[in-house]
Amino acid sequence: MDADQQLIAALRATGRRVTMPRLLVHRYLRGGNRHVTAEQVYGALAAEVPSLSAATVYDTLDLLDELGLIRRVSTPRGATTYDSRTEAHHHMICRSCGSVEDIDAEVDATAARRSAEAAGFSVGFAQLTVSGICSACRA
Amino acid sequence: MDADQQLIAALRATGRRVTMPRLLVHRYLRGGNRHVTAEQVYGALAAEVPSLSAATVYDTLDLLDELGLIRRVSTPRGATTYDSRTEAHHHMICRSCGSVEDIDAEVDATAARRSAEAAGFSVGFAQLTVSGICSACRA
DNA sequence: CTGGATGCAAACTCTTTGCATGCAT
DNA sequence: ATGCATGCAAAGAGTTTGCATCCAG
Repeated sequence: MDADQQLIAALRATGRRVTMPRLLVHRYLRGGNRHVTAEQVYGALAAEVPSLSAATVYDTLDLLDELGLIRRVSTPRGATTYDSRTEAHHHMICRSCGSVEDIDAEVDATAARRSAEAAGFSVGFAQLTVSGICSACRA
Repeated sequence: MDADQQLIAALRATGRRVTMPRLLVHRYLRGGNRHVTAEQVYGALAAEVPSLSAATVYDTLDLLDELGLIRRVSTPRGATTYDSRTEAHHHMICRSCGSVEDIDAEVDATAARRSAEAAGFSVGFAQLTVSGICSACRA
C-alpha cells in the first residue's frame, strides 16, 4: 500500500516507531473516510482489532495531524473531526449541527502565512472556515 | 453605551428580550476582552453578579455569535474562545497550547463564500485559521 | 398575562492522564 | 536491551439538558 509507505517514511524521519495502531488508523483515514470523529475511528477499528484502545486512537490521530498526514478540524458543536484530505481545501461548518463540508474554492493564504511566520509561529497549514447554517438545519 | 444600543437593536430585530445577562456578557466582550473562554466570562461576571449561572453564559455567548456581535473560535486544545472583534481578521492557533492570536493580513474569501452559498449554506462569516506551533511552545 | 429567559445542578460527552505492560528497534 | 508505544480505567474539563421560577414585553 502506497499510503503505508508514506506513513512509515514520516515516522522514521521523526524517529518514531511503526506500529499496528498507527498503520490501522492511517489506513482507515486514507481509505476514503473523510471528516470522521475519533469515536468513529475507534468504533470502526475496534470491531476488527478488539485490543485497540480509545486513548491510543486519540494519540494516533494527533500524531498523524502533527506529521501532516491528516488534518484536525475543530467543530463548534460535537466532536473534533479529522480530515484525510491534506491538499489545500476549505470547510464550511454548520453552527447548528456541526456538520463539515468541503469548499473547493481558491483562497490565497500566503499573506496570512507570512504574517504568522513573522510573529514567530511555525505554520503547519492554513484553512478557511466558513461558519453558517447548512440547508438541512434551515428547514 | 453605544455597544448596548447595538445589542438591543439586534435583539429587538429578532424578537428577543433585552435582559441583564445579555447586556453584561456583551459589555464584557466589547470592553476590550478578546479571545476569552466561557469560563473566563463567567468568572469575571459572577464576581459582580453572583446570581449569574454558567449555563446562561453559554447560552448568551452562542446567541451573541448568532447575532454576529461576537465570533466563536474553536480551538483544538482547551476551551472554545469568543472573540469580540467582528471585523474581518484571522487567527493563528497553536496546536500545542491552544492559544489564539490575531493575523491582520488580507485574505480574499469571496470565492469561498460564493461556493458555500451555492451549496445551500447560509454564510455567517469566513475566517482563516492558521494551525501551527507558537514561539513559546517551540522552546 | 404569558412565554421566553434564567438559575441550578446534574448529566453527559469528549478527551486526557498515569501507570504497568509489551514490543519495535 | 531500552525506552517509546500501548491498553486500561478513571479522572477531568467543557458543555449541555431539564425543569421550576421569574420577569420583560
